Order: sequence, then C-alpha cells, then structure tokens
Amino acid sequence: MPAATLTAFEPRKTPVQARSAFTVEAISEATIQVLLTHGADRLTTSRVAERAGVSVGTLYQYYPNKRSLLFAVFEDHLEKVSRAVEVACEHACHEPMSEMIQLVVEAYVDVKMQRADISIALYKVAPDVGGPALLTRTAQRLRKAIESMLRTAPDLKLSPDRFTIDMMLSAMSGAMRSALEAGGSTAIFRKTREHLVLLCQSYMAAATEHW
Amino acid sequence: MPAATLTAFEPRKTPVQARSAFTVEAISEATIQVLLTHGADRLTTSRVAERAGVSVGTLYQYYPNKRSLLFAVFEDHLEKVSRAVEVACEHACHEPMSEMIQLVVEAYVDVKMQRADISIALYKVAPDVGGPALLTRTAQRLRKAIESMLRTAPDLKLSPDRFTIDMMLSAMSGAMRSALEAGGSTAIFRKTREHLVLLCQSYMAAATEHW
Amino acid sequence: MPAATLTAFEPRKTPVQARSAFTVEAISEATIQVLLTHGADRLTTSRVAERAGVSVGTLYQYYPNKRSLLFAVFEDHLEKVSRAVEVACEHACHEPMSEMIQLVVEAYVDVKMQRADISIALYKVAPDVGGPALLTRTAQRLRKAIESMLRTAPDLKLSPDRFTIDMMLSAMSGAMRSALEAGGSTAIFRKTREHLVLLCQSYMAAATEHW
Amino acid sequence: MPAATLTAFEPRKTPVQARSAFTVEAISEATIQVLLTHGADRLTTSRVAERAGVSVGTLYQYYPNKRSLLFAVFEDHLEKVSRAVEVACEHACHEPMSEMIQLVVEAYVDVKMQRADISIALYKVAPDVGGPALLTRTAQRLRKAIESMLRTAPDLKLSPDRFTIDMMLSAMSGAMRSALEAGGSTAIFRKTREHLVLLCQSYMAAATEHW
DNA sequence: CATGAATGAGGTTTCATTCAT
DNA sequence: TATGAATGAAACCTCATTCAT
Repeated sequence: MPAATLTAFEPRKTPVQARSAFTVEAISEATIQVLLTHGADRLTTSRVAERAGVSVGTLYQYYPNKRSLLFAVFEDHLEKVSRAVEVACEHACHEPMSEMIQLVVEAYVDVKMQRADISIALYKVAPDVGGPALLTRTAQRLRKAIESMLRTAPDLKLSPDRFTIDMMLSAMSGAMRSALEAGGSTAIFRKTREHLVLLCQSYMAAATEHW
Repeated sequence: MPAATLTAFEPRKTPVQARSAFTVEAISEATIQVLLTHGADRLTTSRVAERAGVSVGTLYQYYPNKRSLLFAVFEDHLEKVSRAVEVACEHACHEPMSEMIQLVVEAYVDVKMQRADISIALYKVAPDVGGPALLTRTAQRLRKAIESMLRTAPDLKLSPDRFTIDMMLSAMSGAMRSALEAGGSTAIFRKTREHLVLLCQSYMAAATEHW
Repeated sequence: MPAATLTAFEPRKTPVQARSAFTVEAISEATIQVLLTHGADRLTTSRVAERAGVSVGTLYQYYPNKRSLLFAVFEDHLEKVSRAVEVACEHACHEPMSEMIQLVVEAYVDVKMQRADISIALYKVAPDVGGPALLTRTAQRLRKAIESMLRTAPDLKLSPDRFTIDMMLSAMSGAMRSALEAGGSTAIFRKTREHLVLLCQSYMAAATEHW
Repeated sequence: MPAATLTAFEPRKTPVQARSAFTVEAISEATIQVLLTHGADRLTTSRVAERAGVSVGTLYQYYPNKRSLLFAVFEDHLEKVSRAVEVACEHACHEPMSEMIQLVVEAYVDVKMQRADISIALYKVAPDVGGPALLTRTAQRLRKAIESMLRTAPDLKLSPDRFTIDMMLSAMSGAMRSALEAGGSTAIFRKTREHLVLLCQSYMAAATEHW
C-alpha cells in the first residue's frame, strides 16, 4: 500500500440498519484482533472477514478497500482519545495550570490504556494508512482544546504558544507509545502516569510566564 | 513481512573482495533512496537492486531476505545516533546537570536532523523490521551512557533511576519524530532544539534531588 | 522441493459450490497431462493452471503448495490400485493359493496398465512428493488384503509371514515399473503379465509350507 | 532439469593429474553426501562444491553442468554393480543353475548394500538424470553376463530367453530398492538376501526347462 | 444484500552458470 | 587453474479486489 493522505478514506456506507451497525463493529474489532495476533503484514482482508464471521464480499460492502478499513479503525480510536481529552479540558477550566495539566495528562494516559490493544495495534499500521496525517489533525484538535483551557488558568500571565503545546503533546505521545509497547505491570503504568504528569507540568511551568 | 525479533538478521557474507564492499554500500544507499522516493510498501527487492545498479541475485548474496536488508539500514542508523549521544555524554562529564542535558539533547537532535531523510524513511518500516526490538536495545544503550554521565554531575545528590531516564528518552524521541515528520524550516528546527532541551532539563530537575 | 513425510498434504478447501468440483477435477487432470508432456521438472504451478484453464490463484485455493498437488494425484492413483487389488483379493478367497496369486497379480498388472500414463508420470515425481511414505502405506494396505486372502487358502498349512508378502509386492512393483518404463507392445505386456504371475506363484510356493 | 537421454553427459575432462583425480573424487563423494543429507531438490552445485571443499568454478571445470555431475555419480555406481555381477557370473560358470542364481543374486545384494548410501541417494535423482536410460543399459549388460553364464549350466536343457532374465533382474532391483529405502537391521538384510535368492531361483526354475 | 470462487499482477527468493580477477 | 561475485530467468506463492450466483 502506498503512503496515504487524508482524502477519500471514508467508509462506503453509513450503517443505517441495526444489522449493519453490528457487522461494521464486528469487522472493526476483528481488524484489531488480527493486527495484534498476526501483525501488520499478515493482516489480510480475508482474515479480517473470517475473524469477523462475514465473507470478504461483505467487508467490501462497507469499506471500499483495505486502507479505508484500517483508516476507519484508526480514526475511531483517535476520536475517542480526542473526546476524552476535550472533556478533561472542560472540567479543568479555571483551575491552576498545574492542576489542568494533571487532569489532561491523566485523561490521555487513561484513555490510551483503556484500549491499550488498539493503541498498540495501530502503531503497527500507522505509516501505511495515513497515520501521520491523521495524527496531525488530532494534534491540532487537542491543541485547540488545551489552548482554550489554558486561557482560563488564573495563574498564567500569558498563554503558551502553539509550538509549546505541540511539543508537550508529542513528548506525551512518545512516552506513551514506549510505555504501551513495553507492556509492563499496573505498577509501571501508574508510575508512568505520575511521571508523565510531572514531565508535562515542569515543562509547561518552564515554558510559560506565570505568577 | 511478519513481525520480527532481533535474532538472525545479520548480513549473509562478509565482503572479501574489493568489489563486494562497493556493492554492499550501493545496496544500502539504494534502500534508503527507494524508501524515500517510493515509500515503505513500494519498496521491493528488485527496485532496490535496480537502483543500486546490481541484479537481485547480488542483493541476496549479501542479505538473506528483504527484512535483513531493512534491518541493516536501521541498525546502521541507530548505531550512528547512539555513538553521537555517547560522545556527547563523555564530553559532558562533570558539568552541572543542566549543562549535561543540554549537550546530550542537542547531540541527539543534531544527529537526527543531519540524516532527517533516513530518520523519516525508517519510521515507515520500523514496525516490520524488528524496529521495536532494535529501539529497545538502543534505548538501553543510551540510558547507560546517560547514567554514567549523570553519576559525575557535581550538583546531583542522587542519580535518577532507570525509569526516569527512559521516560526522558521516550519523550525526546516522540517529540523528535513529530518534528521530523512535520517537516518545517530551519527556524522551527532551532526552536524545537531549544524547547526539547528545556523540556528535558525541567523534567530531570523535577524528577531528581539536587542541591 | 525438499523430501516429504505424509503429514499435512491435504487439499486446502472442500468445494461447496458446483463450480469448484469441476475446477478441482480440471486441475488434477492438468497435472497429469503436464507431467506427461513436459516431465517432472518442467511441471510448474502456472503451467498446470494454464492447462487446466484457470489462474494460478485458483490452483492455490485448493492446494496449499505444489507438493500437495502432486501428492493428491499420487494418492489418488494409489487409491485406485489398492482398491483394485483389494477387490481381487476378496474374489479370490477360498481358491487354491496358486489361483489367488494369479488373480491378484493380474489385477495389479491390469490396473497399472490401464493408467500406464499416470504410473509412468508418477515414477518421475515420487521421490519429491512423499512417494516413499505413500508407497509404504500402500504396501501395508495391500499386504493386509493379501494376508486376509491367504488365510482362506485351502491348500496352505501356514500363512506366509509379512516379510514374504512384502518381498513379493516389491518384486512385483519393480518388475512392473521396468515394464512400464520400457514401453513395449501389447504382446510384451501379455507376456509380462504371465511371467509375473509365474514369478509370484513360484516364489510363494517355495516360501510357504503347503500340502 | 528436463528429462534426459544418455547422450552428452560425459565429464568435461579426464583427470590426468593427481590433484584432479583427488578433486573429482571429492566432488563425487560430496554429491552423495549432499543428496543424502539435503535431498534431491536441495542439492545445489554450490552446496556440493562447498562440501567438497572447492569452489563452484572448479566444479564446473570437471562437469559441464549439474546433470553431468549426477550422471557421473550414477554411472560410476552402476559400473561397480555391473562389474561385481560380471565377476560373480564368471565364477559361477559350469555350476548348476540354482548355484549360479545364488551366487549372482548374492553378489548383487552385497554390492548394493556395501554402498547403500549411494544406492539410496541415487533413487532420489534417477528420474532427473537419465536414470531409466542408464538402467536399461546396465540391465542389458547384466543380462548378457547372465546369459553367458547360464549357457554353461549343466542342468539346463535350454537357456532362458532375454525376457525371462530381464524379468528376474527387474524384480530383483525392485525388491532391493524397497529393502534399502526401508532401512532395516543386519538381520533384515540377511533375510532379504536369502529370500531374494529363493525368489530368483524358484522363478528361473519355473521359467526354464531343465532336467 | 451476502457469498466465496476466481483472478492475476506482483512480490520474494533460488540457483545453474559465467567470467573477470 | 582456481576463485567466488555477479547474473537474471524463472519458480513459487499471496492477496486485494471483483462479480456471478
């Protein structure tokens, strides 16, 4: 599959009937499972269909091609992550910056860990499926949410610029990726969470002017 | 290509005749070029051979399979990065911690930027080629170099634990990856460098006990 | 193709649609034709597919690899031979031993001659395709049939041991192979049949105790 | 390799120098070893050369192609077998027929067993290397020797015809092949020898007119 | 709508053979 | 003469995608 841009990966039909919704969900879940158990290059449309309990033909009724399938799963996951972070941002309004960062980072870490399987699966296909483009889009969305939140911080003279927030986000996702791919116990996970909070807090403190 | 571990990716034969050395180099370089111009999934062994100006057969004299070829390029790049960071670590001994971090981060950023093309190319194949395993190995190596360095920091009561250094490294590589994939001007590059220094410095300061 | 054991050569899928059954038969027949017209080492999967009037892909839907294809044809042929001999054995029960041998040998010779083309074709691939293992299995089956038959011979004090029957079978197949590979007229064929009967009769008479 | 006739398989040069003779012998022996350890289709010229301790280039100095190599080994072996049988035939002159058969069969069995490894190895390549043609030639030679011998048998009214001797030879080689491929202990081997003598004796007795 | 048989371009890899050194 | 690097045709096999049923 050649490298991809964002255009024209949308699913073929919107599930209007109950059966369709179920089928789409099954295919989507099967994709993740195949990705995790077989790896990115043993993921074939037939295998996904088989695992989902449908025929290849059916799969192609909902997705015009293999990439659109992976893209949809990817987009879905990022949508969930984005929403979780946005919700956290809203809740954190008017808190002191340090508190804000903590809530946002924890929300991010938690949502990634909740579907650690999907996260790990997607690391394997991201480059082939328009991952970078999609990540850029998501990063923009998250940045906006965080910017809005930070503007309400009572202890900030001046909100940080885009660049700073992007830096924080990319560091965050890098650290999260390592943690997920490494596996690790619940204890490790909690420590990662704490340290990622610390990392972001100290960076933001250093990078912004505040009282 | 199925997911891979670290074992058994070594090149097939060591060049004994002068001619061979040239051939191997040409193949290696061609691999990077094809990766950059065609993308990860349009990289075929024949294309690489053609670009290198040799026959496929010749390619297979030196690499037992496609993966080993990509693996070798990957390994080569990580070797260069590791060395650059290790050298920086040695130079930074006995400096204050903040200075240490600056030198190391700058070394890392610089070496990645120098071969930005390879870095970007490799992000595309990493998952298929034993990337995670190789990255883990590299991370260990870098961690050790940094630990040794930090033990000589005059302003540190207690050296940070492994976890903290790993966290810094993964955040660093995450940020760097985003920056590289985003492209960006020289100005952006300099700002990234500065901020990454700041990020690491402030995190390490926050995560360690010092005077 | 490396040497093979008996395991895991079964066809890949069982035809459910009517179309499939036809396809499978066509592929099987094409295999024999290619074997006969091109020889064992110019038999390629594409050639077989072409001759069968299907695409290579289709061939691989039914046979997981080239060997399994040849194996299936082999097995099929031996099945026919075995059945012919078994039927002869049943018919010959309670006859005098000499009569028994005659009927069995004639059945064997006849069935081999009927499909002389396949027999000759298969001699060429046997070693590569699990032939020895398959032949061993067939030999056991034939031996059992012959043992059962001989136990009903009224003129035998004691049935011959396994070894003796195996010896007869291997001599028989050796003689048959020579005859088939040599070609020869119908007259030759009839003489071969007579002499093979004589050979087996005289050996069995010499090797067993009888009245 | 396409099926072969007898023409043009002769080795490229006759070993005139001591070194050559040694090299040729090493290559020949290596061929058998590779055949036994790797199987017919994993026998490559490079592997043979490597095992023989020479370069591929050198191998091609002595054999114009792969087939000629296998053919030479084959021919060599059949030469030894033929000679052993011929010698036995000479020794057996003027003995009673039964004695003759015994001596000849034992000579044959013994020479095959002596180099059981070669025999087995050659069964694997025979079809690809002009085996049938070569075997025909050998069979003729053996038949002649046996005919000559039988003409001196004091207890034979009339010598058997060609056909009968060929039949005996092919049965003999078939039985021998089974025995060799089955492996088996020394005890089995001795029993095979005895029974093969019996088989040939009883067949010849039945097929000829004698006193 | 669902099925799954069929397609065939395209990818990876092998290996007999040559020839410059 | 010996070497072994290079060649490249040709083999095997996969899998995204289509379409008749």
